[in-house]
Amino acid sequence: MATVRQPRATTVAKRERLLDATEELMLEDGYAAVSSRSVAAKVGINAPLVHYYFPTLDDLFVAVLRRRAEANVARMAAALDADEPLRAWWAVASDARGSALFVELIAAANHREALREVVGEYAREVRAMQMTRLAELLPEYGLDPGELPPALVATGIQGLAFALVADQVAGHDTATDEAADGMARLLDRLEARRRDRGVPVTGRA
Amino acid sequence: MATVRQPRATTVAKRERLLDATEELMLEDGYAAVSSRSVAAKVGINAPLVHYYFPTLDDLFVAVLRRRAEANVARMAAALDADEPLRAWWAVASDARGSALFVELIAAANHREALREVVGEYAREVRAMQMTRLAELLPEYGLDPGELPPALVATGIQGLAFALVADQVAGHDTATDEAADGMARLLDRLEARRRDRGVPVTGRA
DNA sequence: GTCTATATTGAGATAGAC
DNA sequence: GTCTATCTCAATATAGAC
Repeated sequence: MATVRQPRATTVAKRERLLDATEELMLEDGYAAVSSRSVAAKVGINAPLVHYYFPTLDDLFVAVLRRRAEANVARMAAALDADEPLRAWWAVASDARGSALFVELIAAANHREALREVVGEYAREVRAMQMTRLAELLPEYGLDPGELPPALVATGIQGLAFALVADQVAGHDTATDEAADGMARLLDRLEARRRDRGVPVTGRA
Repeated sequence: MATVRQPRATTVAKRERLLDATEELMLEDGYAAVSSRSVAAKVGINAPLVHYYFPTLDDLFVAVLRRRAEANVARMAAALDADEPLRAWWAVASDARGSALFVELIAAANHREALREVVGEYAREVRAMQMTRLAELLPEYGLDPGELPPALVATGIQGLAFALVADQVAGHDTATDEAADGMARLLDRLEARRRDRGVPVTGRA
């Protein structure tokens, strides 16, 4: 009887489209370019409707962050359990779109308190996960945790990926190819060393 | 005769004060918090007067960037020529105030073309300087440039410093002490190794 | 759910008096 | 050089019709 609409499904889909549009705006023009108007224009609706889905801009930013961060936590967990953990970790960390977006979110968090708390929350979660696993992994790679503490390695990988991606997307032409190639070959050597040391290829030690 | 004012001196001093205020605003609340009004309020003048010194906000941001970047180029050049080049480089790179400011400027450059060009200009200059010197330095530290290309090392140091400082200033509590201590000890070992290999302490090889 | 209309606030920038 | 006054524009957010 009568045409029964399914508002729930529509709503969820539109929320996702709004989050997609927000991400694109942040990547193209920076977080400051995100406004109810600009987001609305990108998905073809009116500005006030954005406030129906996300009452305040903070809510919108937090939703973008949570969606990205949760996907990232899952990808990082999988990477740390992969056959070649360091190479997999690097692939996750050096994802251009993800890194660029986190840079924007971190910058945005500078003056949006709601965002800052959530960023810190996820930063701690990911870092703890990485450090726990690194404590096991470093000896497998023939590295001494006394010389290269897990926190240093974890921060270094993250930072290197950020710096590399930032230069790449900005087109700064600061020998990013040489750096990227160098990292790829370094990972080749490390993963080979781990294999040679007898770590089973199909699972964790 | 009569009271001859020295407008030039006053002007220069006020320009500096405006740049100082802009930096503080960027560090406290992010680059988006910079407006002619907010800057004016911080130095105790009226908003339109800011436009007298810097016709557009782009001019103001570019001036902030140039002042910082030029100081940074000079500091980096001195560090690369210091007795312990890597340690000195790390000190420059991990300067909290400078790094946090560059993060903001890079984010701001995302949607201010004038800024983006100048950022790229300085990024290339600093990176070229670092890589030239690193090609000489790596062997002195007992590192193989074939295994660790200069571009990778340079990007790594920069990125590590950024990630560390970003977490520190945001208070994310991601084991930053462990990472910082680890880096300090790593530098101890590297500088000791370079000394042991007979590199004169009071000058370059 | 989606719209129009609008209240409110603050931005960048300029004109022109002093 | 520094101010007041103001133009113009766009932002967040809400009210309320449909």
